[in-house]
This record gives sequence, C-alpha cells and structure tokens, in this order.
Amino acid sequence: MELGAPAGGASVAEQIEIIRRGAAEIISEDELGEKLRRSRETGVPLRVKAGFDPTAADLHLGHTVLLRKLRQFQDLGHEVLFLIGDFTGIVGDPTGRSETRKALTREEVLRNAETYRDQVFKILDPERTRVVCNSEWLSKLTPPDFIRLAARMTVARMLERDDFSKRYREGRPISIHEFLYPLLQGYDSVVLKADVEIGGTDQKFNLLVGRDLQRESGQPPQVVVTLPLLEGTDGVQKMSKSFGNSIGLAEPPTEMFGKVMSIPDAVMLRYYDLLSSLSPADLADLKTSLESGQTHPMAAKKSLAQELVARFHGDEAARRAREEFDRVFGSGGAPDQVPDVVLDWEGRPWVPKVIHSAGLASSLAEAKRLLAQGAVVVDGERISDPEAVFPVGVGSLVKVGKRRFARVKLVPKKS
RNA sequence: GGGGAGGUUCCCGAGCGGUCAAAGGGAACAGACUGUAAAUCUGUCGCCGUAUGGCUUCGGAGGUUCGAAUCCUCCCCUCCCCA
Repeated sequence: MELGAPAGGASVAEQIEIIRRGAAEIISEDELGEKLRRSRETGVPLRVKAGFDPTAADLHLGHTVLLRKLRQFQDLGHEVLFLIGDFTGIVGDPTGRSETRKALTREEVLRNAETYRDQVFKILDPERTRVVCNSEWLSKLTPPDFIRLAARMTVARMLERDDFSKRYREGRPISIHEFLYPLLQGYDSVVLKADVEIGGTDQKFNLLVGRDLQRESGQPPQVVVTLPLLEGTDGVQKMSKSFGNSIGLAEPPTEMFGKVMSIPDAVMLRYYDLLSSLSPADLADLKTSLESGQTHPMAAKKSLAQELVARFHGDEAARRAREEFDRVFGSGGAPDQVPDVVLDWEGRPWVPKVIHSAGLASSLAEAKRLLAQGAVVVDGERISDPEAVFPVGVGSLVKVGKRRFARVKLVPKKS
C-alpha cells in the first residue's frame, strides 16, 4: 500500500517534540531526527514497529500507552508495523518458572489476531497499519540459520539484561530458548527493515538487540523508543493480565469504570499522564488543583474513568457507567444489568445453598462463610441467621459482598 | 559423568513419623472506617449442611508402618560445585 508523503505540516522538530512526549527514552534522538529529515525529503514514511504477544489477545489499558504512541506516529504520516509474535506463541514460551504456557495452535493464533484487530483499531489508523506475523519468516529459518543468529550474541551480553541477571543471581532457571527470543525479535526488525521500534521500558534490551542485528546486516539501526509501563489496578506491578490487575479494553463499561475507580490515588496522575487526552497544561492544572484540595481525588478519578470508558464504548455508555457507579456504590443500589438465575428447587431453600447454586459463591463452605461474615443481602436486608431460608416463588435480589449481584428465583421442582 | 541442595496449599516459605488441612508472610475475600483510594482494625482463606466425622492436598509412581508432607525405592524437574 502506498502512503502519501508524511504530513507536510509537522517539522522535524515538531515531530520529535510529539514523539518525546511521554516517552521514557529515545535511542537516539539524533538518529530519529536524521530519519525524520530523510523521510520528509523523500516522502517515504518511517516504518514503526511494535510487537505483540498473541497468547494474550485481550488488550488492556497498559497496551494503549503503546498504541497511542503508535497512533501519534501515524498522525505524523508514518507507517505502523503491528507485529504479532505468533512464532513464539506456537513454540510456547515457558518464561516464569512453573507457568508453562500452552503452545498455541495455528487456529488459536489466528483467532487471537482477529481479536487484536477489533481492539487495536479503536486507536490505530487502519490505513497506516500493516499487521504482520513473524511466523511468516521465522518458521522458514533452518537450524543453521538459527545457529548463525545465535552466534551473534554472547552470554555475557545476555546476562546484561536485568531480568536474566537477576534470575541468574537468585539461582532461578533460565532456559536457553529464552536467550533466543531477543535474537528473534531483533531479527524481525531486520526482516521488516524497521526504522523505529517502540516498546515498554522492560523491552529495552530486546529493542537494542534489533539495532545490533540490523547494523550487522548493513541496515541503519532502528531508533528505539521506550515507554513507561503503566501500573495495574494494584498500583504496584505493571499492568498484566497474568497479575490479575489489568483493565481490559473489551470489558463492559461498568466494569471498566469500576476498575479505574479502584486504582490507588497514588497512581491516578500516572494514569492521567499516560492515558488521558489532557494537554500538558491541563494536566498541570489538575495536579495543582488536587494538591490544593480544590479537586477531590474521587472527582478527578471519575472524570478519568469516564474519559477512558468513553474512548472504548462511547460517551453515552460512559455516562451510564458513571450513573450506575454512583447508584451502586454511592447509595447502595443495584446495577442495571443483574443476571437472572432461576433454579428448580427441591427441599429446604437454605440460603448458603441457594447462594452457591446461583453461582455467587464457589462452594457451599464459602457461601456459609460469607453469610457468617454478614456479606449476604437479600432484597435489601442483611441476612445474619445461619439457618435463614430463601423465599420461594418470588424473585429476590441477592447481593453478596460489594459487587456480586443476582436476581434469584426458586421454582419448586415438580416431581 | 561425579558430588551437594531442593521441589509444600494462589505466591513466598516453615514443617521432617501421630497433636498437620499443614506455622508465618503476601495476595485474595468479607466486615468496620471511607471515596469500590490509601492506611488501619477484625475475621475468613481445600471440599462435603451443620460433623469428638469423612474425603482430597505437600513433584510422580510404588513400598515400610497401626499411622507418612515427614522414612525407603525408582522416576521426573530445578539450582549450585567439580569435570
């Protein structure tokens, strides 16, 4: 696909300014300037690469930090190479001890790639995006190719990588193939002739390997742009589905809104910084306003949540999510969408049993515990009697804990 | 190839023949306080309907024993040292 010349508007300096915003590091800015200058002269857009793991098809807010940066490149007229690392996916990457990841089948990878497409183009411009899978070329490498590739790296170099040296020091296992991944990722850059590669700060090493390999292949090395990693809802670890602290783009509006509300105040400004569309000036204003106590943190967080929900679900959905949040957590109301559960019942409708059967507790034991802890509310009334009986026939609104709801109806089983 | 140290419940980590469903911490969940924030306090945290009970769990498979997470054998996996 032929793309037009990079937007005539932005000068090299302006482009660098935009690219620099929010970036953790650019290696190197001079090279970036050089590439941008040439691109402007020749009218050939830069090829901006970013890799994604196909094993986790659900994108979350953390990914969007990267996607938004890619979008900026697109808006400046450049081309994005959206790389799906399906080769590694098929091989199965057992990084991280016991968590041996299941190797994906070709079909699963393709299906995940589809899911990506749906989510990614809420941010990226499809006109300026090329989706590529690295199995296209990596699966064609022969064993000698691999060995030649491996010969370009030394163990000492590999151990420079923080996460390797740390594991090595702590006596934790490092598999050989893990050494291969940075090489393969770098090789991707060679094949794609990437001008720029973007990744999280944790990817820095891998991105730099790409530079080395490109140089050895006689290509100008890619410019590396690293971006800060967004913390997850726990406010400590980076957002990742496997840490259970992520906010998925595909999550329903209310869910997304709630999760944003649950982030610790301490990381709220980071969220604003990395995710919102606020201008730097507005952001500074917000900061002072929060510090002076003029703006209540909760209010600021609600605006943030609304902005983010609106981005993925539209303004109307965001508004409703906010209303529901206020209703459920402000005044103890119920959500709009409460799952209906109808149960054929036989015998005594003992409350814990009903809760468990309705899927509101994972076991009877847990249901009993929750009841004992005063977590169960039926039709607005807290149940405390451990022998309480559930009303039969009529539908009742059951609330377990803060956010488990269901409308449960027991139908006497006819025998 | 030789020698040594290990694999424990979601995670880290104690236990080393019965009193072990297994200390302690983290995470998680519930309650109080709140703003589904943080901090704090309290409680829970394998399953079975209520049990001085039963069942499943301590890498896997066997075995010894009245009794095993704990002892023995074989196997699988990890780390360290030597080659």
